[in-house]
Amino acid sequence: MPELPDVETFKRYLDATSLHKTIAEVDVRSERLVAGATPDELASTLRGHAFTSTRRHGKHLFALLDGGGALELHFGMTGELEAYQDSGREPEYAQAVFAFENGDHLALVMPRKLGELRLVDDVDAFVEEQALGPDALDDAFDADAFVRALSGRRGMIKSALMTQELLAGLGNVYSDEVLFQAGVHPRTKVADLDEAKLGELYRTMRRVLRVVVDHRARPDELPDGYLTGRREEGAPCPRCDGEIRTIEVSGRTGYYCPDCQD
DNA sequence: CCTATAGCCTGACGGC
DNA sequence: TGCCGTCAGGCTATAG
Repeated sequence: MPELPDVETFKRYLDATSLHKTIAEVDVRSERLVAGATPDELASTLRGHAFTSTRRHGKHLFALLDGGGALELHFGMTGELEAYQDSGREPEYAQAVFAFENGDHLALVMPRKLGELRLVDDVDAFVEEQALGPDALDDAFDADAFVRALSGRRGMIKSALMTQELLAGLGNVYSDEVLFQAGVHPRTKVADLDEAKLGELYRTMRRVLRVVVDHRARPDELPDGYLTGRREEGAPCPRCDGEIRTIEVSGRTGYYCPDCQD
């Protein structure tokens, strides 16, 4: 789930539920979730402080702290946020719980422990260290920058779109959606797409990401004609009479319509 | 430079 | 019902 539109939704959720509340305690249930520190160190650093604002870069969310620095959250394949008040209402699979002094809680819910929490001094430095490409929805990431990011690539377009070092934010699901909306086959070689086609792909990508964010990344609520809610072998194509098929690309199972995408 | 593979971790689902 | 294999929306390391 957690690709750019999902993480953007989490960001807005955190903004709406958990800013400017003093952190009383942080309970991390899995040591492996915390990068670069122990759960105790994480807790003692956060205790007594508050999240003041958030940033997002690709699939990474940053909760900025009063006094500087930030908590980086990465959601792996299954992570999400859930706020609640009564501690008896803690959701199942909560791997980290932030308890605020006012009695509110924010849980990082993650059935599979493939995410990450990390204290960072500086968000921009983190993005650089991780060698993340520009955020796919960043204002400064224009069509020229998109073409530049993909130029020289010898592999398949779906692989390139999912490579976070080139551009940050797309994963398996939304790379499929973008390619479906653009009518481009997932295994198309990047080198076979001319600049005009790449420009078209860029505009499609931006539109898809904005639309999905506007719908809070809920597959069932996306407009007619979207593939994301129909990720099932043999499902009817939302745009033609054909059927959705799966295809293996870079070790991931992609969904596409053989009739609409070539 | 790029792809394939395995591994991390654990729940859901289908088949027998 | 129970057991087992397979798969799952991320990412990394390794080998070719």
